[in-house]
Amino acid sequence: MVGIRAQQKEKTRRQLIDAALSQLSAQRSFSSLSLREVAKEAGLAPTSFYRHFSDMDELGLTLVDEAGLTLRQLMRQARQRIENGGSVISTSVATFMEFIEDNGNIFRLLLRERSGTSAAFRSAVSREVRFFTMELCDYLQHANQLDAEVAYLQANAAVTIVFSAGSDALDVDKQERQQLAERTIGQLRIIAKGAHDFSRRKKIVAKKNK
Amino acid sequence: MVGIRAQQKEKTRRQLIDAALSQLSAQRSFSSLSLREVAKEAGLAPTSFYRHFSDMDELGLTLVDEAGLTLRQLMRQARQRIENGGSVISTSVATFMEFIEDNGNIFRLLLRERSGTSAAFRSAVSREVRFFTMELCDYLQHANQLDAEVAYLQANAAVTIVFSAGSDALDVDKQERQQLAERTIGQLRIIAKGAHDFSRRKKIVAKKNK
DNA sequence: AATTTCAGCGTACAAGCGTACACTGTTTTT
DNA sequence: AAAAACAGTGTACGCTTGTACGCTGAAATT
Repeated sequence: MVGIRAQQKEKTRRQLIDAALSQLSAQRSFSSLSLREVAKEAGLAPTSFYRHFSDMDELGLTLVDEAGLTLRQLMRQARQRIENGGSVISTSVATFMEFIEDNGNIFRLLLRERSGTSAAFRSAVSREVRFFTMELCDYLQHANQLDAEVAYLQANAAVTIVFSAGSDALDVDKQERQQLAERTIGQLRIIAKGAHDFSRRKKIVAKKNK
Repeated sequence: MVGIRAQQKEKTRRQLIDAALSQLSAQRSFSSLSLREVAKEAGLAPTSFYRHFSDMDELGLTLVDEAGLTLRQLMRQARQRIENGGSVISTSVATFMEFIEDNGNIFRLLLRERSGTSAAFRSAVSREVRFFTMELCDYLQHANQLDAEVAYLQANAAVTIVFSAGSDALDVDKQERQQLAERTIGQLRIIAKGAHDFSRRKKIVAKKNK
């Protein structure tokens, strides 16, 4: 049984989260949002904010979690599309670009807080990115039978490249975004090629020393 | 002849710039600085700020320019060290890591404003990064005789990787920074290897079609 | 049915903000 | 020598900010 009261509280909390998200934009960062603005947008008195979060920081961390969740959904979606055929690299990039288009403000939040002033935010974001990287690393190691260390280098580099392309994509129109996607695909292929070679060479050396 | 007045004014302007820079830290972003704080740190009355900048934004753009300058000096320094012998990749990474250590706050400024809320800031930063990339691109194309397009892909990827490593390095102690540097070197080697292969293959295809 | 809990409200306050305005004293121009 | 320019000051203003405090009415507990 979920009391009618707890239910209403949850709903209001959601309103606060959505209010904050809806105020984010290219021109407005989370850190520039005031408690009062968010409360107002949610249709609440400023002081009611405290019934749900002790702080704007606490709300912010919730948003980062939410963003991480969205990111993980994205990965699942990409994997799905890959299973249904199509190049791993171009499918992943296309999926990511769609994510940027649909969730620009959430992605902005991650980008900004990654280098923001709050250590808690920074580590929350980097945790999410680490998740992302590790899943890719496992995939690469398994699917391409790469050396573990090389697989990690590749995964980390790939995620960095893709995130950076995503960041560039935020400021750009649809056509340029297409070019950006192609550039990114080219870079990921270069990295894949290089990683493959390095991994092979490493294995040969390891065999010799047996 | 530079009047004693203009001279004094320049000095005060410098004080404002330095005051702003000195207040930047891991915990403090430029956008969270107030005009009054900066003026106070510079030993000025708040309203005197306007004699030098119309806006905090104008001061901020000046800081970004300054940071770009420092970055370009860095490149020159790296080239110098490479000419005096040593691997291009590891020397560049070492130089960059030293830059991070000595100019953490300037680098933070670039990172933050790159995804910040001001379009002017964003484009100023991306201009500096583009410079950086183009110089590297020319170098790669010339030194390794790469295909122009591949050279650009490599240069862009390398800069992205190095900046991202720099960003990670900000939050980390000396020992971890060393590991980070090694990881980055490994990634740059992978990229160089892949780019070399792609470039060769492209040239062969081009020859066939003659 | 009586009592307790608690989400949300309204008022109030001190602090910090950007900046308008009138001023001063020195340097520069005339 | 007189006049103008101007870097820097101090005061004052209207706003926005976070949050302390006491209240209210409905839901939950007893």
